[in-house]
Parts: sequence; structure tokens; C-alpha cells
Amino acid sequence: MNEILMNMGAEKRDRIINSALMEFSKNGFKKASTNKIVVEAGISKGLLFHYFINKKGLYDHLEKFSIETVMKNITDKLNWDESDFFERVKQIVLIKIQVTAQYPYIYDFMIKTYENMTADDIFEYRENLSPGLLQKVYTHNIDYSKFKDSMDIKKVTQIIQWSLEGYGKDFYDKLQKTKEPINYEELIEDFEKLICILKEAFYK
Amino acid sequence: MNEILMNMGAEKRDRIINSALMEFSKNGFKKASTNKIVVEAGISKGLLFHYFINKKGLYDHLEKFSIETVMKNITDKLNWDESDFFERVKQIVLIKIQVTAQYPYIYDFMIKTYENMTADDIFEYRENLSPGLLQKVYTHNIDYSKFKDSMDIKKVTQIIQWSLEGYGKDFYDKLQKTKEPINYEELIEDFEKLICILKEAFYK
DNA sequence: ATGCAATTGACCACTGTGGTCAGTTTTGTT
DNA sequence: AACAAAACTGACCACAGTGGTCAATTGCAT
Repeated sequence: MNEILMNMGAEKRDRIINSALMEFSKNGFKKASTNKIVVEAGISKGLLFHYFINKKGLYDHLEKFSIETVMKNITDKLNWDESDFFERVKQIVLIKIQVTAQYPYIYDFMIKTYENMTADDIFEYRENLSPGLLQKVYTHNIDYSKFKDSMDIKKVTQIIQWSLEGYGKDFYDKLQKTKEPINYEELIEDFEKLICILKEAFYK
Repeated sequence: MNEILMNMGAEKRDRIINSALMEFSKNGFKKASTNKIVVEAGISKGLLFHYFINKKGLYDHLEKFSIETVMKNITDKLNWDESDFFERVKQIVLIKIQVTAQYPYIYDFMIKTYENMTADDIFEYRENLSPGLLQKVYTHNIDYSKFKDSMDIKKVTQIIQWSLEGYGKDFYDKLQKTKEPINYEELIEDFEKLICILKEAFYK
């Protein structure tokens, strides 16, 4: 991270980052408003351009920051000895919850960014940061012999992936609309039920 | 539909509708640009405001038009005698493909519109148009006894729904990036495989 | 040829833009 | 307390893009 940024208080830095991640993820680069970013972050216009030379500088910083943050969390927190696919999945989800608690729009920002990239660009960019990491997440040490032999493993893991995304999205949408605080116990219990069904559906 | 609109040529009308659906679905009401809509539609600024008094008038028309179009297609084309859940699913997907062929952004527009509504508003609006229709789509005549008894039917159908959405989204993303024409035979064959796996996973 | 509807696009007042910079406040050092 | 350096502010600017208008033109049926 930029040295000058490191000297900023962490709380203020995250306020700016989160405000910018939200604005860019909702509107893309061109339509995002630096005015709205500074208001939401509670800083002055001048300060933003003092830290990040211009709009593009801010965006570039966020692009690097977001993928680095996610990858660092995965590298540090994942238990690479775990061999059960669904336990691995649960860990990834837990990491996502933790990262999202600090940076609510970081995944949305990354998805929005990838809209304008080819699959090769995305792959290459991630590979440069930490070779093989994302490939390893769902392969390293995982015991795929637990799955029903008759099914195409690739399609099955895709279905599971889609289910997790759908579950997350629905939960998030409901959260946005009700605006009630999260009941984590209830959430985890409900999520376990989903995993249970998926296990029964796809494991031998 | 508005009388004055009915007199317009169907081809030009669809060009305007599709252009507007795209712009609104990508940017929401406020950030959508009427300038871009008319350029994409290949008409003059004045003509747009001749047919739809102002931006809001255009948006309101699209809101009514999109839900009416989708509901009419479902009402007309669905085989209500079919009792197999996955056959029903296939029909819904087929209808969606047909509607999307004519109005590529109609579903995106509806999703974007629903972002600013509560669940109750959405339900009420749909109910007023055709009472009970959307509830009936996945219930009327469907034989749910084919599903494994041990699993919560509601969660299972959600998983299937999420899988279909994920499949559609991935397909559409790939299409946008490669820009190759659709090979419908291949697509249907591939889609059948997905249905096959889901059947094996959730049917007795 | 006439009348009428369909269609155009230059034009307008206005909003919001990214970025600047002279000035103020805060901080740390002596 | 005195000073300098760093952090920070917000009024200000030129300009791009906005929704909407309307006098003028075109196309078509009679």
C-alpha cells in the first residue's frame, strides 16, 4: 500500500475505501462521483485528491487493494489440511463474511471490475499476485471421491457454487430491505441446513 | 398499451423499447440518459418525447409493459397439465429464452426495478395483474411427491432456482465476452445435462 | 396541391462533474 | 511559546451532459 496512505489513521482510511468501493461498485468508473465519495466518507474534496492524485489513481488503488485483501485473507485463514469439500466451502464463506464485515462492497467492486475484463485478463492478474492460489482453493487436498461417481464433478461444483451465491444474494437483499441487525446464530444454523441438503444430494 | 404507440411500426417500437430497457436496467431511472436512448434507438430526441411525454412517462410505460409481456407469455405458452417439476422448469426457461430473444433486457429491467420496492409491493403489483399466476407457476398440478422425502422442498426448489439463474448468468456473460452466435443445439444439450444432474440429486 | 401527422435536431437553462489552491487547523519538535 | 511542516478544508472553476422544447421539415393520403 502507498506509504502516504499508511500514515493515515486506519479508521479514516477504511471510511474512504468503503465509500469509494460502494460508489464504484454501484456505478462503475465513469459514472461514479468523487463528490459523493467524499461526502459519504466525511472528508473534504481536497483531501481525497491529496492522497490519490486523481479519480483514476483512486480506482487503481482500490483494484489492487481489493484483490490483495481477499487473497491475503484466504492465504492466512484457510486450513489447507482439511480434505472435506463442504468444510472447505464453509471456511471460504466464513472468510467472505469476515472480509465483508470490514469492507462491505469489496466483492461487489471486484465483480463490477471484472465486467470489463476478459477471462484471460482476470486469470493473469490473479496469477501474478499469488500463483495457483485460486486454483488450489477448491482442489488442494480435497477428497472428491466422496461425490457420487455418476455425476460430472465440474457441473456439481458449479451447482454448489451457484447455490452459495444465490443464498448469499437473497440474504443480503433481505438484509437491505428489512434493515434489521444480523442474527448470526440463526444465520449459521440456516446455512448448515443448506449444506446438509447439498451433501445428501451430491455425496455418495 | 398506449393507442398512439400502437400506431407506430412494431419494429421501431421495439427498437425504442429495447434501447430504453437497456439504458434503464444498466443505470436505473435517474442516471439513465434519454440522449443515449434515442441514439441507440436511431430516432430523434423530439420523437421520444412526442410518444412518451417525459422520462418518467417512458419509464412507467416500460414498467407496465415488461411485467405484462412476461405474464402474457407465461399464461399463453405454459402447459398447465404437465405434472413433472423439471418439465415445468424447462418450459419456463424456454419462455424466458423466447422473450429475451425479442427484448434482451426485459428481465434485467424488472430486477433493477424491484431493487427499489419492498417484497409486498412487488407481490401486490403482480397480483393485481393476474391474481395467483406466479404462485401457480411452480405449484399448479405439480407432483412434488417425486422429490426425496428427507429434504425440505422449499430449500430444494430454491437451490434449483439458484442453479438455473447461475447457469443463465454464466452463459450470458460468456456470450457477451466471446460475441459468437448461439449454438442452440449445443446449449439445449448442455442444459439437459444440468437438469439430469438435478433430477438425480433431488428426485427419489 | 393540400392538410395533417410523423419526425427532426439545434437550442436552452441547469445540474453535476473532476480537479485546484489559497487558506486554516492540527501536530510534532525544539 | 514559537515555529514549521503536515493534514485538511471548501469555495471556486471550466466544462460535459442533462431533460425537455419547438419551429421547421418530411412523408403520405386524399
